[in-house]
Amino acid sequence: MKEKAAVATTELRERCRAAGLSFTHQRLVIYQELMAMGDHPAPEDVYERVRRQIPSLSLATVYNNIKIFVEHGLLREVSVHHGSLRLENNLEPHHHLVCTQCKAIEDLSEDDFEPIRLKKSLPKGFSVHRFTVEVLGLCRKCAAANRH
Amino acid sequence: MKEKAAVATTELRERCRAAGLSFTHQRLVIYQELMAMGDHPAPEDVYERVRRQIPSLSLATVYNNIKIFVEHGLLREVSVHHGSLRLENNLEPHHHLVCTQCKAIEDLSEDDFEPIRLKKSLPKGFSVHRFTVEVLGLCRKCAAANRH
DNA sequence: CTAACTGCAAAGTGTTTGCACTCTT
DNA sequence: AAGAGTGCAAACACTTTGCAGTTAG
Repeated sequence: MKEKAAVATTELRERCRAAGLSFTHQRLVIYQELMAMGDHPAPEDVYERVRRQIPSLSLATVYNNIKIFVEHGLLREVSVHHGSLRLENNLEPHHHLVCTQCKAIEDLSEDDFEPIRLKKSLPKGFSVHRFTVEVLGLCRKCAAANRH
Repeated sequence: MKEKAAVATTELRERCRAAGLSFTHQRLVIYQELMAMGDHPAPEDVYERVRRQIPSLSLATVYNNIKIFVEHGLLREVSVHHGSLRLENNLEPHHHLVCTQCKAIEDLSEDDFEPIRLKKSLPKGFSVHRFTVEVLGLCRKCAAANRH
C-alpha cells in the first residue's frame, strides 16, 4: 500500500494549500489513519492508531486537527447531535428535519415520504428495529441569518 | 389544559406500576414537561422548566429519571451517538446501518435503497443539503449475545 | 522571520455516582 | 418498616483552551 500513502500525501498537501493550512507530519498521519479507518472512528480510536507512528503526539492535536478537517470539509461528523443528549417523546415511527446550524429538530410524519424500500438485503444477521430518515439542511432562520 | 395533566398523571402512574417504579411528584413533573415539549429537548432544557415548578429539584434527578424513562421505553434518544464524536470519511451520499447496542456504524450505499421521495413539501424556507437514512437495530454479534 | 502548529496541563462541558436523608409502597 | 427516589457534591468522560516552544512557508 505504498501508493495509497503517496496518494493521501498529495491529496492532503493540495487540500491544505487550498485551505491555507500548514502541511505537517502529524496532520498527514492523522489524515492517513482517518481515511484508512472505515468504521466511523471516535477521536480516541484515531489517537490510538496515530500514536503508534508518532508516540509523542498529543490527544489535543488529534482533536484540533479533526475539528479543522471537519471545518474544511475533509471530514464529516456522523451525528449533528453528539455532545448533548436530545430526547424524543414521540414514539410513533417518524422522521426528522434537522438544522445543521442551530441543531433544531422537527418531526416529519412517516407518510410525508414514499415508503422507504431496500433494493438489496442487509448484512446477514442484522435485526432491524426501525428506519429513520434525516433531512439535513438549514432552517429558515439560519438560512436567512447566513445571508448576513 | 387541566385534562392533559390528569391524563399524564394516570398514564405515568400506570407505566410506573407496570415497570415497578415508584410514582413520585418529581418524576411526574419531569414526565409532564417532557411530554409537553415538542422540540426534542436536552436534559438542561427539561431541568429549567421543571425547576419552575419544583425549585429544589436537582439536575441529577432529571438525568436519573430521563435515563430510567429511556430504559423503560417511555422516551427515546434522538441519536445513538451523542456522547462521543464519530467521524465519517466517506463524503459520497450514503446511508447508515447502526447497531443500537454496540454503536457500530456500517455504510449502506445510496443505491441499496429505492430513491427517497417526499410526498409533501417541507416547511417553508428550509434549505435541504442532504438526506440520510439510518437503519437501526442489532448487529449479528449483539443479536446473538442477547440470546444469552 | 513570521504565522501556524504542537504538546502539555489546566479548564470546560455534559453526565454519572456515592451517600445521607426522605418518601412511596 | 423496607426499598426506592431525591439532593448534593464529588467524580467522570470527552473536548477545548492557553501558553511556551517548535516547525512550515
